[in-house]
Amino acid sequence: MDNMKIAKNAETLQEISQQLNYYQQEDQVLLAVDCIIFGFDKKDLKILLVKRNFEPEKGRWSLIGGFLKKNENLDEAAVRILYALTGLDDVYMEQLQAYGKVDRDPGKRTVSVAYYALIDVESHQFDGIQLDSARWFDLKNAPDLIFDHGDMVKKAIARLRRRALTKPIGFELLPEKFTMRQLQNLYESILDKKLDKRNFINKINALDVLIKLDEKDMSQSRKGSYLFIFDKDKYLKKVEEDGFSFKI
Amino acid sequence: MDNMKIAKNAETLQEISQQLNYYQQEDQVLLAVDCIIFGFDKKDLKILLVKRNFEPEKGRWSLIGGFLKKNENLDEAAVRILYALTGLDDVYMEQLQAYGKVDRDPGKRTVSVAYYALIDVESHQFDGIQLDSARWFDLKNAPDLIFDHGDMVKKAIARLRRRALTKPIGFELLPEKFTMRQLQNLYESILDKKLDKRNFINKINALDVLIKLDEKDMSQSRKGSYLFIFDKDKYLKKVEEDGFSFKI
DNA sequence: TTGTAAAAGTGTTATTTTAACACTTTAAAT
DNA sequence: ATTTAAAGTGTTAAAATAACACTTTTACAA
Repeated sequence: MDNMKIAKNAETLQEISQQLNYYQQEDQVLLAVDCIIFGFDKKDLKILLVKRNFEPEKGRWSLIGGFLKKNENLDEAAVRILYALTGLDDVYMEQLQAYGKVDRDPGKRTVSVAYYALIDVESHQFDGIQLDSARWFDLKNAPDLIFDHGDMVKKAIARLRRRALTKPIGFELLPEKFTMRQLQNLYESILDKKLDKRNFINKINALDVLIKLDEKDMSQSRKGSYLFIFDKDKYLKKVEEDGFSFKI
Repeated sequence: MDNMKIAKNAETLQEISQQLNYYQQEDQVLLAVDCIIFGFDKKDLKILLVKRNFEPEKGRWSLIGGFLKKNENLDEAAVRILYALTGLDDVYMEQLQAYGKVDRDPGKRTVSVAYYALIDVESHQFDGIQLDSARWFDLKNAPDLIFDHGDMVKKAIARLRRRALTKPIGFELLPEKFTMRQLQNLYESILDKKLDKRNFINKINALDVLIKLDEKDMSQSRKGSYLFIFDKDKYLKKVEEDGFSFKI
């Protein structure tokens, strides 16, 4: 199969041999994909980890991971790995970067590409996590992780922080309907700082991409608080037409 | 060698076999490293490209690339590849991300990790580029590139833009001694927009990380313009002590 | 020697953005 | 009817950013 492709493009025997040489002398490596899965649960930003059940580092906590298959795109591998654990597809995922220290995995030379995913813990209530060794941890007191997974998480948090300030990805972590307070809690968790309620609401309203429902959430107060939904179509139209940009 | 590592960590035969299975069933891939090399030459931001001399896509322009070796770190591979072409080490490099579409390289399944590098074209005046098929192009009218290299360049520009606004990496593209005008030209090239001279200088001066020399550059005007150098030590001290951050 | 040309150098003001701040409303529960 | 606890709501001060124009210098030409 590979040979056929080569033959089709190469024009002389010399070229064929040159091309074969060019690629075939090279080392191959295992390519892993590791996922930082963020979830939000009312108040706190959480991360989904698994307890490793094989050596090396058996018994320690790690990110969810897997290996790239020959015939799948890198992004597809990330989706597959996330799906295998959570049963969820259609999840926001974004690549962070590759990690390629020689000895990062003492088992075998492995380069890993890290992705992060954003999940609404509540509303997806995935029928239990597929792996019984998996657990949500508060970001604040997650355990030490194997290999360079700790670095990956740190990087993922930084990226999430930046993205959430400039793109409407926060909504991926919330139920479809949410209150302003929930949205603010989310941003406070992501940014790890308190925000001023009035300033926050003014900013959000100025963006003009939420729809206020008549419905209220009565769970947090007697008065109840209005529910909103993110108007994705409106957002996309604004971006296209006005060169509008989402900034918190 | 790999087997020895396994045996040392695994405690039972079952574990050994589990671990062998775990890693060995997996596909391996070629791992390429491609470098977006930015240079700055008085007025214009440039990019270093090579004409490919083997199939597939022989004769078309591409980024400088190479393959990861089994016993080197990913970052080391990037440095090696840059050095092989330019003879330069000690160059600012930063990883962008991995590119892993199945068919991105029709020759063989290859995942590529893109890095960008910043070079002062003038002062390093590398004794001719090592590969005679290499050439600097104005960023504005660079040719179409093979595979997904165009995407990589686009991403690199975006990253450079963001970094240059928040970290003192612009100086990597300038000679050690530079004029305010050169610095402004650089930022105008990176950001692709005109800046106000007075506002720019005020901002830079407010950062207070440049040393003004007595020396003048007489090449651009009769009056001459003062040369500056970036005071890296002062910058680092400020970051550490004041939590100062570089913002243009 | 005088005038000219072309870039270098230099602060102030208006505008916009961001941050600080406190009281009223609502409705369930007692 | 009263209490309680969260929801809801605008204005002002401060800071950051953007707009703006004239003077200085010196090599070179007339």
